[in-house]
Amino acid sequence: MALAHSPDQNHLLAVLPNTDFERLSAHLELVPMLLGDMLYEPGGQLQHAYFPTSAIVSLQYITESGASAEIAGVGNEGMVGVSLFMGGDTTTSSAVVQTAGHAYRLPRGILQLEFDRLGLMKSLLLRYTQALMTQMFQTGACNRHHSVEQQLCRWLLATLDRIPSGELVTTQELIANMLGVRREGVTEAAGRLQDAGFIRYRRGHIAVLDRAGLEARACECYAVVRKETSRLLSDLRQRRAEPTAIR
Amino acid sequence: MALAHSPDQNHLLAVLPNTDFERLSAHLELVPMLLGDMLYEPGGQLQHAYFPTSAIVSLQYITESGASAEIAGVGNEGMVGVSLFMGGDTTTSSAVVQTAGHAYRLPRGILQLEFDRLGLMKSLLLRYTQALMTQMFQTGACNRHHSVEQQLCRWLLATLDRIPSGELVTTQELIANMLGVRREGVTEAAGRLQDAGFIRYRRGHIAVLDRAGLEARACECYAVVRKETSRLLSDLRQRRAEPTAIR
DNA sequence: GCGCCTATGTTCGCTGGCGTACAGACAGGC
DNA sequence: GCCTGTCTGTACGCCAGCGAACATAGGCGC
Repeated sequence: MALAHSPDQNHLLAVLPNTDFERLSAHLELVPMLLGDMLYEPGGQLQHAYFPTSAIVSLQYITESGASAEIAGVGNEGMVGVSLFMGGDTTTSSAVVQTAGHAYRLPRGILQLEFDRLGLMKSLLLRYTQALMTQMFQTGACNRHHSVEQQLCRWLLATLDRIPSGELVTTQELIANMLGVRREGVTEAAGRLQDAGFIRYRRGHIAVLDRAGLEARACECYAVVRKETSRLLSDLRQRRAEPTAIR
Repeated sequence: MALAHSPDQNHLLAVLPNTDFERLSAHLELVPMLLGDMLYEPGGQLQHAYFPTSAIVSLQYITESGASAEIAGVGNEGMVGVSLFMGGDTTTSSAVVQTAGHAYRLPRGILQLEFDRLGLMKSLLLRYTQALMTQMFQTGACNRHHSVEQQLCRWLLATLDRIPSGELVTTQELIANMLGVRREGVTEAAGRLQDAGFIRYRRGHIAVLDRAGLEARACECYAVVRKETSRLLSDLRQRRAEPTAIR
């Protein structure tokens, strides 16, 4: 990608007022995120908060028997490491890079100072946390009631929202890990979606051809999370990025 | 129950320093919570935060097709209405009284003022919120991977932790709604647990005879949530209740 | 250009939980 | 003390998803 990196590529950082942003910017460090990188594991002390720009991070739980399940994802709309300001410092979950890319990271102490400052950053982070809770809530219900195909559609759409192109780079095996289902189940569901003309895939690449088609087959969960996230964060959005917005 | 009601019966209220507590106490109102009462529904504006003493509230999601699933529960260890201070004001979920009892409620504005005061209340509420997130996270994974019987054990244990006696008053039908499974599935699992001598039940009453037995059959999820909740809140616990603690 | 590794396709039997249906049995109200 | 409504027990067929096993094929490294 020829585009220059910028913290503005992360929605949370993009809406900070200039004064707040300038205070932070010296501490922001651009880091590459490789597929499979583990940002933290259960009980581990987080040292940084991560604000993804092009990377996507999966918050997942691994059961004692080794089965995994993604309960929430974080892309350029959010941040990884809410427990740093919630007071717990660690969590029982893991954070794994699901789509390679970049993120800006901020040392733990700086984030905590900024949170206690009571500026926009605090309300922004709290609202984002509520959006994250909505996502977790919805995933829980989705895991109980919806089919693999519905969940695959939900997952594809959510991932698509976090990347610039219409093509995701991932294998069916990895998707199966995220959803916590068998790889074969993903193969079958993906095959049906391809037959329907909604997606096209080849070894590790999935191109979305018909977004509306996927939305029609997805369960409500995708729309609920998207709508709620937008409600929680939209009135804060674009303050800095579009200072002269007309409407 | 002959015991007098007291805000101290709620763990969060019990640990507030006297000065903080006294400021709030005039605004605390004891309210009865009847089985099935809905404290809020998706999108509705919350007017109060609820601190249960003997009641238990279920945070659940109802799918478009009408299926329900409890994603987290709130008893005397916590509060209902975190979205009031998270900034969203409402949520996409419902809160329903699962076990009748009492709670103290606090008007929305008072809670928000107190939260912004930066006292212990703020860190307490944030830590509790993280505990709630842990619960949601774990329920999501549990819904994906564990059997009805394991989940029933988890649910019984979690409920037991929130009531004084060893007997819960609920029907299998209601439990099925909480877990998001069929009533028959609960009947079968409960029958096995009774055969094993862990519980005994009759029309709407379940007595737990062997807690350790249930723990052995439950999935790890119960222990994970319990341990993490205790980690997040224990060092704050008992500040007021045991002002002269020795160690 | 060849070969190997890894991703995907397909099958088979199995089982947990679902939807439906109905029978018994307990408990509270009158 | 009876009756009725609710709660619980049981049975049936069905299907989504699981676990295991193996076949095929695409793409990268050399």
